[in-house]
Amino acid sequence: MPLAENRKRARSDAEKKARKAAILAAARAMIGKDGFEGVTMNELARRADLSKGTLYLYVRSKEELFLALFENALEDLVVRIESEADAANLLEVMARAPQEVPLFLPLLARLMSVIDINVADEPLFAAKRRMFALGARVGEVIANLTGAPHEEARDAASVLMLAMQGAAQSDLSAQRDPATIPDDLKPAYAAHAFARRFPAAVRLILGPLFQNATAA
Amino acid sequence: MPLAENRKRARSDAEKKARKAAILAAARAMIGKDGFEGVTMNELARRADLSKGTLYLYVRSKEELFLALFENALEDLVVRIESEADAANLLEVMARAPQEVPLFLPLLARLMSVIDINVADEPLFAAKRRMFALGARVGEVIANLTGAPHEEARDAASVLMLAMQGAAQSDLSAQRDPATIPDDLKPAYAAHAFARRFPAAVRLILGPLFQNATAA
DNA sequence: ATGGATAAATGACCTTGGGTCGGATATAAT
DNA sequence: ATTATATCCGACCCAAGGTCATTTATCCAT
Repeated sequence: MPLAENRKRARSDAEKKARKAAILAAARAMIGKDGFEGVTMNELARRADLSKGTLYLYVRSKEELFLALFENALEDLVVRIESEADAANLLEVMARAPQEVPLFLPLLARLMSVIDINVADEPLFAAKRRMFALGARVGEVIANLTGAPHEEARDAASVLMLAMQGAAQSDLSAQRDPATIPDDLKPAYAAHAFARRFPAAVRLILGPLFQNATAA
Repeated sequence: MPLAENRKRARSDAEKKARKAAILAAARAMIGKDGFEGVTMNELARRADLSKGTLYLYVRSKEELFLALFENALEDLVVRIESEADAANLLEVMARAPQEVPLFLPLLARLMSVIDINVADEPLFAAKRRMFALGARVGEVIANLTGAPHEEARDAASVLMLAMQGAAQSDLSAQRDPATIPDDLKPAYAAHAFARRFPAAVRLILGPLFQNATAA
């Protein structure tokens, strides 16, 4: 429901924002229903009730669309971590939250290898600035809750991000329909799931920060 | 130089293997010259001196081609680690070797999100088996050189692989021409280089294994 | 040497899908 | 009402991955 009853065009900024939001919502719905590979700009325009030409008035490219979805998801994740984590449950929250924000992991896994080449410079740089800021906020949380020195906490946060990116990619293959996997590979595929691999990374990377805090 | 002087067709298995090797070599050359995005199957056929139809007799899809390149690179990496690493330089070798095997990092960064959807089942499963085996060999090296308990070493190796995948992705954006990066983002881009991020991960993840070995 | 039989090689062709553009028209301004 | 503006539309363009009927190099039996 992007526009009011009798209106056929978005002229005010508010209406335009609503259109863009409707497009993002339609994209999310398509991804949920047909998976990422099922998302085409033709079909997305149809689902969002606009023509392809109009779609491209609101989104400069397919990757820019996905980037917008990812930014939203990342923001959700950071807010969630900030609000849920405390000194007692930090490891558990860090391991769980990424899976619980819809689309965060599949977007993280797919996006980084394409945005730099398919997104125009200015929107890309703007997005990077926002994303770096969000990353820094996670670093803050880790530093505050572990009590570790800031530099050490920042290093650990950086390494944790690497592991998260890797785990997100790893998770992609684990999503395959088990019925199509040969028996001997089933355990290996299952072991690639984010939920199976990432918690160990969190423990290994963040665990030592707690001890070092008391030592220092 | 895939075939002998007066021969125009590959009939023996040896000749076919030579053709395939020539195709892979041409692909590597193209990647080196024009980057990954510059590789098209049309151009690759031209460079390898065959028609497109013939190219597809030797390679089932573009992704299968890249997968073959990646397997070669991964094998190189593992052999390199096995032969160079000792108890004294393990961390340094693990941090350095991935960058020194040509194409390993950019392939690792790009491949995982597409092979599961664009490679036929049988070649994919065969490749996964070989890749899992190679991964296990790295785990062995880590276990042997650190003296850590096997389970602990395997967990650490697994987490290190995640970080490596993440760092490979991270490195992609760092490859951007610095001249096109706004000043305020230059430090952030530079900090995403593999060489800047991965060594810390190696230290954090593998370092503790040495201490635990004496403790246990 | 000769004549099929086999299968490697070819390139025109197909399909898909991201992205564009000039004309049509809803909305706002006067 | 008239005009100006900018949204909207969808037919169109093009790149690129992948296919297939046909051609022909090579092999082998005679």
